[in-house]
Amino acid sequence: MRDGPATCQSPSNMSHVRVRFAPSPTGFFHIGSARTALFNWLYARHTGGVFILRIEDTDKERNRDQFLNLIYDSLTWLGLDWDEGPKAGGAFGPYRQSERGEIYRAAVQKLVAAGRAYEKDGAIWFKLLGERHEVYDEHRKKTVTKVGVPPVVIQDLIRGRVERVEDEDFVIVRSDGSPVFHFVNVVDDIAMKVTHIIRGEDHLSNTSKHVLLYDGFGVKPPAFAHIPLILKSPEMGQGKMSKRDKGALIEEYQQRHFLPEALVNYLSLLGWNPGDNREKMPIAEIVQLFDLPGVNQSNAKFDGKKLGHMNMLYLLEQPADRFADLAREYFRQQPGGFAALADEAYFREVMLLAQPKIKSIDELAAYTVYFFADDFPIDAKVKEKVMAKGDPKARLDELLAALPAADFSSDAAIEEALKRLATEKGLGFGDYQAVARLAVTGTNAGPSITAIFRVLGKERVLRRLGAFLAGN
RNA sequence: GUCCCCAUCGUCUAGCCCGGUCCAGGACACCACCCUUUCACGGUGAGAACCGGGGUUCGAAUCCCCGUGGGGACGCCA
Repeated sequence: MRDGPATCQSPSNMSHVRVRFAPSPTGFFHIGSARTALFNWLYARHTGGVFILRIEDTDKERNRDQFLNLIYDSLTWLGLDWDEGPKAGGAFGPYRQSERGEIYRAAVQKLVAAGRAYEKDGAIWFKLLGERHEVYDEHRKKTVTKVGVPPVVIQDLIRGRVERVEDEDFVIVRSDGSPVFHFVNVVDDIAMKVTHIIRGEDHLSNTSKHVLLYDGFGVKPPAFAHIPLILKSPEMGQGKMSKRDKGALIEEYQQRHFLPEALVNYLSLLGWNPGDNREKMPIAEIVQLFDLPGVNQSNAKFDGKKLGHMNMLYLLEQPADRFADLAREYFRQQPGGFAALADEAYFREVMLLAQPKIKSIDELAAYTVYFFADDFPIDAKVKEKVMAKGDPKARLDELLAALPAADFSSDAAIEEALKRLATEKGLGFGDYQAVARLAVTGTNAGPSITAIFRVLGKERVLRRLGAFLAGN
């Protein structure tokens, strides 16, 4: 205490963890990429380290600006802010590999000078050290040169010790002069002082090449943490989830107006858990508890239903103002959605009724049609069922006779009026509720009938009851 | 085909490292009931798993081996 606040943040306390997320803009941004980005971000935030975004755009053929923007948009939407990278700057830039040509050329020269790289067929190859012999590869249907080398040992933070034999020279610069992934990846991780490489398990087999390259540069490799993959759900089929699978794209959830915090929470639980039974957790708490040794080793299947449930949990607890904001944005993009937004006060009333009932924002239009249009659809099945029970037309008549004198100023007043009517006729509330709901909303699902009456207003309710009776 | 990783309810997982407290806990989904003015929410309950075989041990979901299954990698893609 007597040291004062100035010494609280001593340099020895400061983390020097540097992690990076290194996507390539060659396709849509999907769940798997998002989860890898998330785990890197979580680790950076947990340790007080630095989260770097690096764009691996060395594949000129397949790069698209559209995909690049999608990376920025998706990360931003998810709340995964990067400390260094495009748009953020940093001391180790540029952060797009397409702009780092000089750095790679120098790195190649270094390896060539050290006798660890050579040219063949116009490409530059990384040279393994050891005895060479030719062998025919059945799988690849060609003769390859094997090098007698000891296995590469990888110390993985999640998987422990992994051994793998890497026994062939491999290309680091293509014959067109462009450097390949393995090479630029390692060069950049060295240049950007990356301390922990957190990536999908599909890269585990590549890691032996990477370790060899670090060795070639005379640099000690960083810590590796290969996280489990996200597989297709049983309905989607077999194998790891790909961008082509339904529900695999971050963009989809953004368009469906899912809450990003719900998606992030769900994703954090794929391969990690807080150690107790909690699932819905604020991001700050996840940051606090997340650590690499806590990550699972086995792949997880994506479950859209559970994501939906998480989304509902978050939706339920949103303040009315934020819910209205989200809903407004949604209706603006909805065909004909302007009708819902015509009267702000009325819109807010309807949203108050809808919020506790829906599971996701994109159900809103269908759930609230009858509040905003008189030509709402009538559910044929529900109609058949309701009209077959008791004497619904008589109930409608009675409603039409009793309601004009009723007080519509509050749910309680409407409830009282309806109950009085029911008692008078020796019937139950339910005898009126079902048919009234059908006539006024066209369905059997929704908020309480009293709330619907109140928000719709007496005039509109009477008009719909009358019209329904006349038409049936 | 070769190499690497993995293996608890249909799914996500706790437990496994440091064997007994586990006839295996939670969540999603499913079913039943309750709440109720419909539909949701919520509540209660049911069904549902230690992949198989060997070992080690007094004792194994937990440790070891083999098999099987799942996943991944074997590109001048990333």
